Amino acid sequence: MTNLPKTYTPQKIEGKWYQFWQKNNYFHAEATSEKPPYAIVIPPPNITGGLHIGHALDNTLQDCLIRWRRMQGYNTLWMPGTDHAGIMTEVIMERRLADEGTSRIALGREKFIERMWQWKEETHDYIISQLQQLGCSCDWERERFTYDEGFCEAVNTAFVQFYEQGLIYQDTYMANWCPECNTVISNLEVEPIDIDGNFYHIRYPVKESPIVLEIATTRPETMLGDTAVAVHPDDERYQHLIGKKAHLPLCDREIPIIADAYVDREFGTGALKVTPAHDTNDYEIGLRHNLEQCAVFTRDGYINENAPEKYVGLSRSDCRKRVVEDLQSADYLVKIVPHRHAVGHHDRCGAVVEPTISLQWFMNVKPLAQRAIEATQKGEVKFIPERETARFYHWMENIEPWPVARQRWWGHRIPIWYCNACDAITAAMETPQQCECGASDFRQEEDVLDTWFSSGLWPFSTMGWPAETPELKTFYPTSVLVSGWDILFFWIARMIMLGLGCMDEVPFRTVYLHGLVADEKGQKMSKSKGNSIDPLETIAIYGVDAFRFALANASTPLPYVPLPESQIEAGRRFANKIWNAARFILMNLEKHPVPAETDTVGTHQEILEIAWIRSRLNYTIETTTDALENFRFYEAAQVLYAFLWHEFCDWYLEFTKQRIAQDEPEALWVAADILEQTMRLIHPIMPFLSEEIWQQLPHGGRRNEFAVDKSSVAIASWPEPIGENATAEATMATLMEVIESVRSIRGELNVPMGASVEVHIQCPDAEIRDRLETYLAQYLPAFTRVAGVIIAERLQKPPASAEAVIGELAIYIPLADVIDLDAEHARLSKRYQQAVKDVTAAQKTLDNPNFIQRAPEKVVAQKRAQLERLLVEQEKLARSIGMLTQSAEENDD
RNA sequence: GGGCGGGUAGCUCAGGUGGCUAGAGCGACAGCCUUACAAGCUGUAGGCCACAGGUUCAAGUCCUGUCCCGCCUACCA
Repeated sequence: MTNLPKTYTPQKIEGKWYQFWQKNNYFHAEATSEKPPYAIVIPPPNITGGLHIGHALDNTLQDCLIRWRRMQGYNTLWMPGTDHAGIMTEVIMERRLADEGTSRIALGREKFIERMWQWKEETHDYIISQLQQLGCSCDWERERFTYDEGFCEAVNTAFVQFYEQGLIYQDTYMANWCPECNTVISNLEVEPIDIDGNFYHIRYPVKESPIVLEIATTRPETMLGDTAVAVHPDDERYQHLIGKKAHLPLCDREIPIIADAYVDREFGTGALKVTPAHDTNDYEIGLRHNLEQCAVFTRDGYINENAPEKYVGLSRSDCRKRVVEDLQSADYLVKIVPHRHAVGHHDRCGAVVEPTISLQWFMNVKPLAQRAIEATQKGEVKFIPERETARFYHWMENIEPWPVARQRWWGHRIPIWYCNACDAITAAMETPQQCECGASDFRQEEDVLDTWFSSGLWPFSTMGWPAETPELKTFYPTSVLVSGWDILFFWIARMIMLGLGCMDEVPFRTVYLHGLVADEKGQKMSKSKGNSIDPLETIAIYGVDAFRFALANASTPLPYVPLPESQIEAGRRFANKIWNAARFILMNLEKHPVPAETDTVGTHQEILEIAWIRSRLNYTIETTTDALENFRFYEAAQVLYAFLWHEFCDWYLEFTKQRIAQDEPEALWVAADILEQTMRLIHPIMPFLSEEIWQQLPHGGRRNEFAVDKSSVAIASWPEPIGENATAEATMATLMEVIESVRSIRGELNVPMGASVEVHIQCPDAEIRDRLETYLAQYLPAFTRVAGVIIAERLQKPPASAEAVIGELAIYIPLADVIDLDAEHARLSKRYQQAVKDVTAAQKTLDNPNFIQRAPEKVVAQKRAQLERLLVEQEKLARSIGMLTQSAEENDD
């Protein structure tokens, strides 16, 4: 007896098959091969912790593509790895150190980095095991880390190259500064959050004049660093004040009143306080007017000595309170008006970002952005969904210099060397030997590079760049990049630019951007919101395949894809359904084994259900392939679900039961064949279950034309279309309709199971009758629990019978004792009303001469046939209702 | 302020280039332990496809406008 348990228990098989695949090296890609290449580089997960639901989706979809292409015969490379995630990792580590009562500074750079490496090992191992539990068929021999030795070389090479090209330069400029992390960050890392703040209206007295200027600000504490007041040059209210000086309250300083067109006359009071050291726009104004830059904050966000003594040492928020109090008591404060406005926060630590002037390393990405735009316009890169292309262009066209340095420790130290004697700057892979000035004493730049700089090299650095490797030759540019749309700018755009800069070629041909996983309320799942699903927990409960199926099924092209628990539950039920279908087939195969040398492929086409299920399988093969080709994973999932459950299980296997009972096991052998092919189709989505079943299905006992390799479904060939059979599909559709009508009557009229009833079928069309006769006689009793079937060209409707109409077919079920005439009347009336509605609609279309004239012939013919059928049905129903009413009246008599 | 996406059954969503009687899953209701599966089987109910115009023989689908919801982006202090 087959030792298959009644319910599917995924935990028992998942580990086993992953080990099997790895042992057989199925996931390894050869650097050179005759097969066409297909490559994906994984978006390397940050080593900041475990994988979340978004990773599960991202990697499931990648694995679907990779497994599918592998079966199609491509030399598939899925390049795995992890990312050192500079600031993020440091933020988390610093919190941890704080819990231990120590800090980054206390440890010192070297010790701190040591701790980071330790932690990296732990989280790395956890992440890899998660990916493996998810079933990811990565080429693990090639795994990389964005901070490993090879990467350091790649990063240094790229940096030096861009420096020499003049694209990377040092400059003093205002950039976003995180006072919490003590580093500069790029504007992408600034998250604007709406805050309920205030407008503080403050009086600035004009020197040697009775006039008092009123300015409005949301950040009163910055007034300590004001170096001007600006008005619009054409503003009549203030024109006469331009060139005069204003008294800066609380500071005992005088600042000039200047004219600058930036000022919006309509906004606030039309007078703007200017703080060039702490506001990006003020900084620009300051440059235009040669204003002093008076910084009043320290790098970590406290008031410094440039402010009046009483404020020194206060935090920014404390200082705001003090300033407002002091303004009020000195009668400088006019009013406070509530004002909601966006405040920039660091996306990694949440601190309020402070625009700060500092000496920084920048990369001028404009030229590369231009090349990226051109490459995209030429079709060298394609974005899916297409709407993302517009977002890409918009960002690329408005790109600004990229501050690439970070004042942190965990990351690639910038390969810049300062001469200790003359301060000359050298960019080099290693410490230079000698400076131009003759000295040989150097110090390396303290700053590290933005993590995105190194991950921007990912698609080629993982393949050995800067060396010219066979891997690069074979796999670059890679085939597709799969990622969430939220990192289009952070990462994908940078990869394209750096790929062009270093490889002179885009890094991938297609970018597939999936949605972000949301809960049932449409909210993005995230740990901080507490609505996220832990992949491992979910897998433990439902099994990987159910989870993967749910993810594939959820991945519609929407920007946020909901993943309610019920969908994962549905995945589990589906897995169980497949399991039991296999169980049924395998159990019966023991009694009816496939004889050696038996060919089940393409045979027995004369049997209706066999021809039909093959035709449906053909449709499934074509649709699944097309869906995967176009990144419509949800469609692949749905079509496989519908085929397996509603066509294969609900119908075909039920027919098979009858065949087996009649000792005709051929249908069973075909079932095994259909299931074998379907397991191949579903393998990219449900790798473990499909392998478990595929392994048990017969391949050796008969000729199998499709499976080139019989050792694993993971390397079996992808099914090819096997041809459709429209006649079989049409005949089967009618057969199904008859069966469903009889079932419906039984259900609606509450005919008890025990009641023995007969079915009389009138079928005037000889050809249809001929095609259906045997099958109806054979299957109707078993499918609908009726005692007997009569089929004739013409027959009388038996008295007190229920009726259904399918085109020309009439189905009568005599129910002399059990029929509820009122119920039957209601049932028929409802169908009649529907028929009238449909007839009217069809009639209206056909009455339109323009329709006949202009619509394609095929559509007109279809409409005519439809109307004809509907008219027959309508007429039959009308007659039956009439008869019913008549007999009811007779009963009354 | 600009731009994008969405509004279809109680809920979550499908419905590429207009053309079957608008579908699925979940949920609801009714009946079934039918020898693979109760994580199952059978049946039923439920939709002015947001609204208003327009194009067309034909609109859930294309165009215009309006109203909601979400997101991305922007220097209005």
